[in-house]
Amino acid sequence: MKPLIKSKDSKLSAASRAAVNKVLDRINARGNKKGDATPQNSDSAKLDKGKKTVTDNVLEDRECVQFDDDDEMNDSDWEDCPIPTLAKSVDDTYVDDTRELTIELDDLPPDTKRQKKNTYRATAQDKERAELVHKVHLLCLLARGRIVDNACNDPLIQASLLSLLPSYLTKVSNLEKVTVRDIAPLLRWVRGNFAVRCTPSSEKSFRTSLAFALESRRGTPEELGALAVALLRALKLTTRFVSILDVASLKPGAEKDESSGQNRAKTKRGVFRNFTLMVPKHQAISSHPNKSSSHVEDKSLCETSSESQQEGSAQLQDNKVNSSCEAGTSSKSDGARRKGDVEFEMQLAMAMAATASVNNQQSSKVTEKKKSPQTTRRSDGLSVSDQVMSTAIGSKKADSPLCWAEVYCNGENMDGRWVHVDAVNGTIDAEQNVEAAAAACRMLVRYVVAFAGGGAKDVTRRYCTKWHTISSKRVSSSWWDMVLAPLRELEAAASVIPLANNACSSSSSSSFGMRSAVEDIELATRALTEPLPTNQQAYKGHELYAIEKWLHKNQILHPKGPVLGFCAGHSVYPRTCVQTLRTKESWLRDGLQLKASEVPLKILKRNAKIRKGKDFGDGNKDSEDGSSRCMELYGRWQMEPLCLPHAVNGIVPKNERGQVDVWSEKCLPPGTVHLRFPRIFSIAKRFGIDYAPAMVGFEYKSGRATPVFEGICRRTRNERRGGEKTKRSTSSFEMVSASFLYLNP
DNA sequence: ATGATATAAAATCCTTTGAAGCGC
DNA sequence: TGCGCTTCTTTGGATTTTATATCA
Repeated sequence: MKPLIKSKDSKLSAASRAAVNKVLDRINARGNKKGDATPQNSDSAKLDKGKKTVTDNVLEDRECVQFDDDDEMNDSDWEDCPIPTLAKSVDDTYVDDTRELTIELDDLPPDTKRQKKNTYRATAQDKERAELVHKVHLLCLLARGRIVDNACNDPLIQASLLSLLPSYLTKVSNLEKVTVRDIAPLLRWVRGNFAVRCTPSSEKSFRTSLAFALESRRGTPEELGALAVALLRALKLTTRFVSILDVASLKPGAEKDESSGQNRAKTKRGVFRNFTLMVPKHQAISSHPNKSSSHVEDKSLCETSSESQQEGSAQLQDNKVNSSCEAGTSSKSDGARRKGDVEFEMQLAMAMAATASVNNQQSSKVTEKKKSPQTTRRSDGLSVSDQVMSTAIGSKKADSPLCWAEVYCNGENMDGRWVHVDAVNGTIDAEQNVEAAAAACRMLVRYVVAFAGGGAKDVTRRYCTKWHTISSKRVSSSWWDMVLAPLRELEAAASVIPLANNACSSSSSSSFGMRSAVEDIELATRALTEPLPTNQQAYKGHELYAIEKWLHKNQILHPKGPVLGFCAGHSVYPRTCVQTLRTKESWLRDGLQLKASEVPLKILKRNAKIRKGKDFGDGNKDSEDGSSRCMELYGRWQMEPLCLPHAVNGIVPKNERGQVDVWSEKCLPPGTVHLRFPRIFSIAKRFGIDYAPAMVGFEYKSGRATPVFEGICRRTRNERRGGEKTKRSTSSFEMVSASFLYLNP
């Protein structure tokens, strides 16, 4: 933004006057700074000082002024030019004189595009705030998950569920080997006896609302998920409550889209709020309470939920949805239509079309989806794809947490595995569909957490097929691991208890101890077997794969192979082949030195930094500097442990500056020690002991690097002097220095 | 709709060892 | 005269990251 100064008579607002004052301040400051030898100089400087306060007062309301970064404003925005009239105007009537001026802020500077776009870039502060919100939200959702998990363990609820369960379904608790096939009838029973109602009950605690849901046979998706978990646990199946933690974005600005979506949702609150994830059952249940899930497929097309958070709109919505099923979009009078309604209707129509097409191709698709042997085992009539697609009808962002159960089926695979059991959507062992279901709810699968025994475990890997797309949207793994560490222990311990009464309890202690580890391996394996991305940019920060195109300047492929595949003509290498090169000096800080006869792998031209006043006289010096200032980069494998000269006869080996660079303890010459006492220089000198100042780094002050010294390096007490240890002298030295410091703080 | 590319802004990295004046 | 202390100085360019626009 470049201010234009015009001597035009006009009315000035307080803000623009303040701006003018600032400008004049600046101009005058610069005029004085330039050192013009006019006799006014000193006077104007004085006046400047006085005026400054006036200006600052005027500027108190900074938000009105465009120069709020004035002090840091880059001088390069200004051209040096003599402004005699302004210089003369610097006197006591200064403020009045500014009336002669007007500041016109250029509306359309050269980069008009960006101005028009009104783009906003997040600052570091925004990012920090977003990260904090993200973390806090994560913690809250973790706590929520633990509450739900705890309620699932409630003996009363479990007992009630068992009492409702037909006796032929209870035999699963006596099975030695539990398989997916054994779980399916239970799931059918839950779906046949409980309906989704998305109005949260007015109960305060989750446990009481869960009991209420059990009593009324209707509950929110979360409650139904929890009831399913409670039932499975009551049947002594090792069961976790699993939930997608749909946290606020880690990145600032990402809320922009979400919030716009939310705003949209708000504008048509009465519409969207009436849909839910679950294919509704309550009408069918009321008429066919024991309807088998095989009918679900037939019904899924036209079934929608009639939940409503706002009382009174449920009936309206039911009518609307039902008619929508028949006639697609227009069911509402145009007079009452809002933009959001139209959007919704379009979306609904699209979803219906998609659902219909899916249903047409259903049989073929389902067979295609049977990739895993586990899927083929599913013979219970529960379908996956139609259910998942049907969620698109009610796609909405808010208040529809995806949650399900994970049951440990020891009859699956060789030693058992965790099986996805979604009572709300009526799917079982369909973990590969979670991502699509979440996408239908405009939800990203960033965190999937399994809760048990008051603990929690991150099982995102099981449900996320493209880790690289979400890894940057997750909080730093160190923080997340730290948070989860204690919860993981609880979760692992909890997985043991429910099966302790099972027939295989004899081997329980060992197998349960292994279970968590086996799952870890399973999840890690998934992490390592992610398919190659198809677009180049995905390789930019991919954890597993890399292409040479996206390597940094200081990176290299070593070894250059194996080639795992190709993407748009680029060879894909394992990320483990990417090595970061560093300069000799940089390696030195890690206590490594270059092996003999190693040549630099890369030579980067470093910008020849010309220091003011140093190189002006000699043009050649610049070019010489430029050529000599190259960064020679080496790989880790070209390095060996640092081998410094040993301290001999009490003499500390020093560098050419007579000091020791102590980047880390590894950089200390053997036989020396780093003493960090203050003022130890003079003490050592007084004792006549050989030492070297220890430089621990650089400090950047006034654009110059100045070495930072901290204490000294001197020989260790065990350093040999002519074959004799010098313990006595050293210890006495340390003692005396300590007492010296004590007496002279 | 998707991906490649260009562009721009903000953040981050890299830099890596005074000089002059004054008093004692 | 030499030493020790204080004061003054107050970068900046390259690269990376990230978001957005545009085009194919």
